[in-house]
Amino acid sequence: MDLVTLPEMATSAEPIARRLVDWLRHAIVTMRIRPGEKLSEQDLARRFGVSRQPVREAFIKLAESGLVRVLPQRGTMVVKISIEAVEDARFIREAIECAVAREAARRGDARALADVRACLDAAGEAMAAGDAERFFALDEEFHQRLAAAAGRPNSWRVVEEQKAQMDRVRYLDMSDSIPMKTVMAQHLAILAAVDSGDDRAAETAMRVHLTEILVSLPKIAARWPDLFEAQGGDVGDPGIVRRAAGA
Amino acid sequence: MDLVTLPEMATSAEPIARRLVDWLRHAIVTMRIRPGEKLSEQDLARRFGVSRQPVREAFIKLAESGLVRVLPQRGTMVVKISIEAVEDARFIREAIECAVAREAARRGDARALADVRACLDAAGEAMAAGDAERFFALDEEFHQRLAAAAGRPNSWRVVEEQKAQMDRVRYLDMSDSIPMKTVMAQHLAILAAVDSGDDRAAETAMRVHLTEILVSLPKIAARWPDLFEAQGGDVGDPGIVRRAAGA
DNA sequence: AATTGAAGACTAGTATGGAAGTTTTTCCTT
DNA sequence: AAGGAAAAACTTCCATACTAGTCTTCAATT
Repeated sequence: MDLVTLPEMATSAEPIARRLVDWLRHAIVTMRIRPGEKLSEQDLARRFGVSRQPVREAFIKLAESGLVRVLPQRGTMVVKISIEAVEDARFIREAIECAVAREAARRGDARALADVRACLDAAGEAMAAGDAERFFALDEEFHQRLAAAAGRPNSWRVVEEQKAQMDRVRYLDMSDSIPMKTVMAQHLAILAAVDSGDDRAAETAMRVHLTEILVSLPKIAARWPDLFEAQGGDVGDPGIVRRAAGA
Repeated sequence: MDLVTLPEMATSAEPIARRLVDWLRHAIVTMRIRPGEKLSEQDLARRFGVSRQPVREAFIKLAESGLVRVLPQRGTMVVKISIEAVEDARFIREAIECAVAREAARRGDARALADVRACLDAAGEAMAAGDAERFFALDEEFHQRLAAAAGRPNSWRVVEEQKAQMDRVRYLDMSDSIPMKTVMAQHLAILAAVDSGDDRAAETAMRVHLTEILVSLPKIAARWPDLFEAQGGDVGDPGIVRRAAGA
């Protein structure tokens, strides 16, 4: 983090800790705070003009999501992107969302599917306007609404958490090429299969869509090596090496 | 909670908050603290001889897991068992674990599968000895080791969290009938399919296993209605009804 | 008797101070 | 100049005090 940054939390009645979580999560996912960067309760508390306690609680929540790592008495840092973690998140997401696609094809009612379609229409406009940020937000909404159409709105909460790991990679990819057209086509294919009630086709279309990241992941990791966890020698927790001294 | 209860946290070097989470989670899942019961930061802090802060942080983590609900300025309570929440958790768990079973069948190496089998052997002994608690612990370990054999050890973390919702139901079921034999047979079927490398059969066996709870769920909900969330009229958050007063 | 309202007892949220521990720096010794 | 020990500057963790909001209770009023 560079300068004094104040989030747009003016008249909100939400607890401070909650707002901090939202702000920090967004900053991390959009790479405004870089992977590996060190955070500090005191520092952030000063920055936002609050006490250390809400900042601490925000750290705890972000640690649960796997976005930061809190090392007692040592410090808190944004975890670097881990290829293994991204692949694991992708695996979990694929498992859940393929099941969602199946369910949506089986019992998605017309009303809910209309919501999904409306989402894709808006995404098409965003793509035409070149508004990548809005397109990405609508991408997320597409998946969320599809889960709702499948009668499993809560499953999105789990997917969302896994998605955070993948989003940073995606954000790096965005600056490189612009695969909006590809994403759009895949979304349309998923919806078409769901609309026709073909559950197997819907699952397959979703699987194809969620496999996409695997082709770009190694390229991106090679391009920004300092943002990624060192591969191969996964030393585990590099800070829990206890010294022999003590007794 | 009834009396003054001190957990077995004597010489541990773990942070207090973490130990509190483990103790509270176990107490909730085993129904020692009943669904709907009210918790209090101050009360628990006094009980354990610690300050409110670690208790508060434990509440935050449990709220993330969906085991308690924190209502600002109103209180914290153990969430009642929700049929919908259990079904959602089951859906997510099925999606992930079926994918795990497939992967395990495809690329599970002999070493990892031997671990799984050893787990089932131990479970067989526990069943013969009538040690239900140990059997349940080994049940959990079976699934965990299968995830490891599939090369997706981290996916177990997600399943574990969903499982918490289901475990309370299972705990009620245990006191009723003893379905250990059924569980054992299903576990053996899963392992057999995985061992033979038949990914589709492994997935199917896992799906059957994880569908089991659906037959007992309505019966259990009817038997202990006060432990379950009121069905049908899901009033949303019964405590966020804002009064009109204010301006 | 029923209703209303104010006071008191709760609740969680936040701020602040200090304790335990780690890492870095600095200065002394060799 | 190089190595090592002490000290200073961090870090998160925990305890305590206080604030703000909610709920209950009980008394006064209608």
